[in-house]
Amino acid sequence: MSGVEATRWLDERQDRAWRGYRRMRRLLDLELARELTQDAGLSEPDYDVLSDLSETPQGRLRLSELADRMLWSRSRLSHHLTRMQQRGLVTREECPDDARGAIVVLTPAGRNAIEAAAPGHVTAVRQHFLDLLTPAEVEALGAFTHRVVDHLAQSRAPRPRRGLEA
Amino acid sequence: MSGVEATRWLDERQDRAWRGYRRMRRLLDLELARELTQDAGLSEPDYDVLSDLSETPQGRLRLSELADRMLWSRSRLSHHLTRMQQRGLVTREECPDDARGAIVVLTPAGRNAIEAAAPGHVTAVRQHFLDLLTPAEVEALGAFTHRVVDHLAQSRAPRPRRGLEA
DNA sequence: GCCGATTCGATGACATGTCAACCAAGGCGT
DNA sequence: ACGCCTTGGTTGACATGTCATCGAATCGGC
Repeated sequence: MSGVEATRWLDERQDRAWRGYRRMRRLLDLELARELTQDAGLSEPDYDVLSDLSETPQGRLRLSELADRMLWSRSRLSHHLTRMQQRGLVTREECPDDARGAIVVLTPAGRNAIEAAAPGHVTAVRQHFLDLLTPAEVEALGAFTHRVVDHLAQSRAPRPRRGLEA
Repeated sequence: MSGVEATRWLDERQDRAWRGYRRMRRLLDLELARELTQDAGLSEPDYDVLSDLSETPQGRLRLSELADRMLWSRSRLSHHLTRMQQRGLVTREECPDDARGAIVVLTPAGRNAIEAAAPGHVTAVRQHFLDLLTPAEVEALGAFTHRVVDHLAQSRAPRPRRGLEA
């Protein structure tokens, strides 16, 4: 690591892309969250939890498995589940295989909530985002986001030792 | 949600793009935040505040002006500035034109912090994101993000004041 | 089997963000 | 000048996320 090399700043095109990305991120988040809470009484994290759960055949997942899929810390998930449990959206069950484990289970109310919320949410995602892109842009978005994800996963995952949680 | 129309779900390409977008978002955030705090002792919000301030000629901005640029609520900015002020990164001054107003001023320490942090941060943004995209993809990203931002800004801005719209 | 190291999940303390209420000051019609 | 409404910013209560730590259970080498 020689420390003196001149920083390569962003050129005009990159700067435009980076600023646009962050601004879109923020505005899109605000709008999607606003519509979700208003129409369905769910926050985005709520929606994501329910969505991931409902995609499994039984509506049940090991807590750690769910945390990994969502890229959440176990701690965050545990706290959030406690709140969702108090609202009756999910419950916890003991894990038969592993007495340490816990299983998150979608309640009927939780299933109702996600099924009621999903159509509006998908519509909003289209309306405010995907439908504004050309098919080629959607294709490109899918391509480069996955490329970036793979790259980031590689610099994180191959360390069985420490450094998964930062 | 109007009547009974069938929801248009995402097709395979859109689903891939949407999932990729959200996953990239999350991983990129984690990594950039991790490097920022480790190398420069700043959070992303810290960096953004300092960055916006340092882009003004005097390193000073009206609080409401800064909040608008960052798409933050005044409340959030006020809280965050209080914390940054305690760390000596910014100060507040009274506004001469408008006795209600407050001006945020970058301190020398704050200027130091952003100048020390910027090269590493920009390098990280390149390394984990922009440099993984082709020039055409960067161009497309700039294009569609700004399109989406404009669209969202339009559905937000028309805040009916006094309900007297023509 | 035993013991140390690791994993799972929960928890408490703390940092951060949101929301509504508030005060002080400006804008404006009369 | 007088109200009345709006605006700028702060504040406190509360929701959410992070971090360090803990106890219990599992794993693995011996």
